[in-house]
Amino acid sequence: MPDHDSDSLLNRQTKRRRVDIGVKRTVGSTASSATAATTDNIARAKAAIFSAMNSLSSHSHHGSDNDSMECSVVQPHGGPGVMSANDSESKSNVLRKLLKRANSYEDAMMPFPGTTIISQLLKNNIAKNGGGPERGERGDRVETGFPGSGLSNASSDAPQEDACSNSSQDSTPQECLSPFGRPPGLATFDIERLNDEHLRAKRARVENIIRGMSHSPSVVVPAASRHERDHDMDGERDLELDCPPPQSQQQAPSSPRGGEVCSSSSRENKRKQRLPQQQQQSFTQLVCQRKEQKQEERRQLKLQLEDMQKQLRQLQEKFFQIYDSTDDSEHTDLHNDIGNMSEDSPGRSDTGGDDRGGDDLRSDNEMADLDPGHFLDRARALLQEQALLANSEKPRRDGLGRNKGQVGPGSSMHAEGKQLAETLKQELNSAMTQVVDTVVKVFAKPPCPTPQQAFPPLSIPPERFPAAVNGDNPNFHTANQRLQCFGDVIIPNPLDSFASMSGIPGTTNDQTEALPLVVRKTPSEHHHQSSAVGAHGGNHHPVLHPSSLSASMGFSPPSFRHPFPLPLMGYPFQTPIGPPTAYPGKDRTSPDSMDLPRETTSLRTKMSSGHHLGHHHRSCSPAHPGSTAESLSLSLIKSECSDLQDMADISPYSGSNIQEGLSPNHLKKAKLMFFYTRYPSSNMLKMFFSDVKFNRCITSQLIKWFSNFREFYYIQMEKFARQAINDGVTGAEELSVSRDCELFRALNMHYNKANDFEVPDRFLEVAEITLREFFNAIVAGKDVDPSWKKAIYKVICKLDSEVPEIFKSPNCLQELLHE
DNA sequence: TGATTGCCTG
DNA sequence: CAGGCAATCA
Repeated sequence: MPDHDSDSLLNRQTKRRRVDIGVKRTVGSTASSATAATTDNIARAKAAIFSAMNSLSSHSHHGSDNDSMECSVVQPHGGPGVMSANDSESKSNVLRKLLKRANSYEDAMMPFPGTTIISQLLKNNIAKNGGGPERGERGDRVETGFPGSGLSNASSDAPQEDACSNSSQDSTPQECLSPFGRPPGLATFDIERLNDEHLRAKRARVENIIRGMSHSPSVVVPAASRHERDHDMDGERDLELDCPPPQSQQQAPSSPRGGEVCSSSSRENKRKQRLPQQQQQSFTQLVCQRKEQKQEERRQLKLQLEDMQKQLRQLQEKFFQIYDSTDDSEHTDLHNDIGNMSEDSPGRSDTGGDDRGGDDLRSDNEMADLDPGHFLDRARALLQEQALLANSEKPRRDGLGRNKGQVGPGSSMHAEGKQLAETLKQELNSAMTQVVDTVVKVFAKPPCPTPQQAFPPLSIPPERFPAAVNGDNPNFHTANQRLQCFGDVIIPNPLDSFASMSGIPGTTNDQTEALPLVVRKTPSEHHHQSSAVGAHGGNHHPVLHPSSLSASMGFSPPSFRHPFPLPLMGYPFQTPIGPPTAYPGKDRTSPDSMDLPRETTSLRTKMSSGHHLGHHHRSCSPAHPGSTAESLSLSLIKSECSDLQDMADISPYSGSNIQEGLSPNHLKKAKLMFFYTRYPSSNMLKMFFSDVKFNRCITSQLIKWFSNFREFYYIQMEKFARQAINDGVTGAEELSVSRDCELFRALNMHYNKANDFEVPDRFLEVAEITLREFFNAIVAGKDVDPSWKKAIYKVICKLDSEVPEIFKSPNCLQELLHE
């Protein structure tokens, strides 16, 4: 007979043994299932957004998405004109990708057909700027002298980047001057106009922020890759974090195209393999010297993103044009900005895009600080300008160009259908842009308590953003800082964070964007769940509850143009790197009242754990098909999304007292219930915790509680059974469980610590039976069988008794304990 | 595949 | 108590 004393030994033996007693599984929760079903769409959208956001936060550059995201902020004013034909094509492809991605947000969306538009725009731009020195091939692209390019062209940046990288992998930052950094004097034409100090300052700030963001993971791209045509696609170059390899991954662009100049194929393979480890390596990387190279790469990526962003902007503007065509007559002062750009190229009639680039840049920067209205105004101005140009010049072939003709309403518009299509496309683009901006804003706005912290000089190569010096935020946030920011700001006080994030007083496009989707979803939920609509208001945590949030924010749903779901809300959860410091949970005062945070906390914990560190994958990209990291991330994201969704769900219980989480009182109640039932079904739990808004999270938490209760219970039983055997007890009959016995005291201490509840006699009986079962099993030597407890569990699970109705009352604790 | 359960670990 | 994991079942 095995030694009875060694509980642990036995436990070990059974370790990992499946001890599922096979208790009937109650299919549970209608509520949960319902939620799950509804979630899919949203979950998908969320996942997409998450990935997009992650791309910003994480350094991994996978898909073009990242590029675009970053670009939105960084983008200097680049005009597409700088781009070469090849570039334009690649960019159009990139845009396509982006659009597809955007489509993912809305299922209905079709793949963006408008590549032609983009390409045309690009061509136009090229035509305009064609004369510019910068124009040459990638290699040539060094914008030797295009004055305007310095400020306005994102594409121009890329060349610079390349040059820099080529010159020195060390990343001699200084060598590469960012467009902004260039001496104003160089830019003869545009710069003057563009030089609006205000704008510059803002831009610098944004750039700083971005730099800081990008910096943390420290990714540098070797210049070489830059030359590839694909640079657009490459955008994503992996962040190869590993320093060791001498090659340090030239970062051949991960893009499937493999346009890399260097022998890319082998590298790509390597990269793919490495991807999973990127996060971990990222830390190591900090130590590595290669970091610099990566930074460069990153910069390059940024440039690419910028280009794409510009294009998106252009499309957006087009949309505005169409949208506002009737109002074109009115000009805005903003016109000047556009005008600057426009002058660059004579032929740019429709190219407004070029200008756009500049505007866009500003808009990006401004968007962080300014209101959307400004953007619209500019768009209008641009339209006007274009109209003027159109008059002077012959109409453009470009489909887009026609649109601009809008000056006279309907003059250029050949087909309304076309317009509609265009509009839709642009809408899509704008939506994407908005999302990007929103994300950027989130990062950009330093809600963090310690804005002062500056990045280590090393981490921040000044090269690219010399202007940053002027920036408001010379300080960058480290990843951790960002996390803290989120934790502090967003979760605890979402409203505040939002407000802080958007410097925009009146119109908060960004914020609004996020909400609509959520809002949308809620209604559907409402349908499902009878009329709980009104209920949710009171108890929901502001952060998670879209409706309340929007209401508090003062947003009007109709105003939202973009259906995208709460990027902001999701954001904090997915902050990549850090742990989780994120959620200090500081503000939680009363557990009961603030239940939701509990969920949040748990979610955060999940996020923070292990694999998450990094970036999440982007579902779109085929480039990294099966990396483990991605898989993990995906599953995690998925699960997180589900959780978020669940949280967003409206409670089926219309009661005003419904809570979003489980409180200590609920735990106490559950413990008391354990005296009656050891194996409650999920449905039972729902009935007895009707004051809780059930979702998968809550359900599993409750189940887990009971699982833990059982665990403790059985451990005690086994322990005492073995003790009895050691004490010389020979027969189970000798064993009994009374209120005075040690076993009961132990159990009571655990489940009824305050001893303010009278344990039902039935529980004593069950405990006695259980003890005897253990005793007999051990005596019989059954405990050698790893699953020997299973039989006992089966017996015990049948001994559940009915839980008194009083436990169904939310106030049962008071009622029970006061008696 | 999702739900449930138990075991292990922190 | 919660998270992770594995086993099992429907």
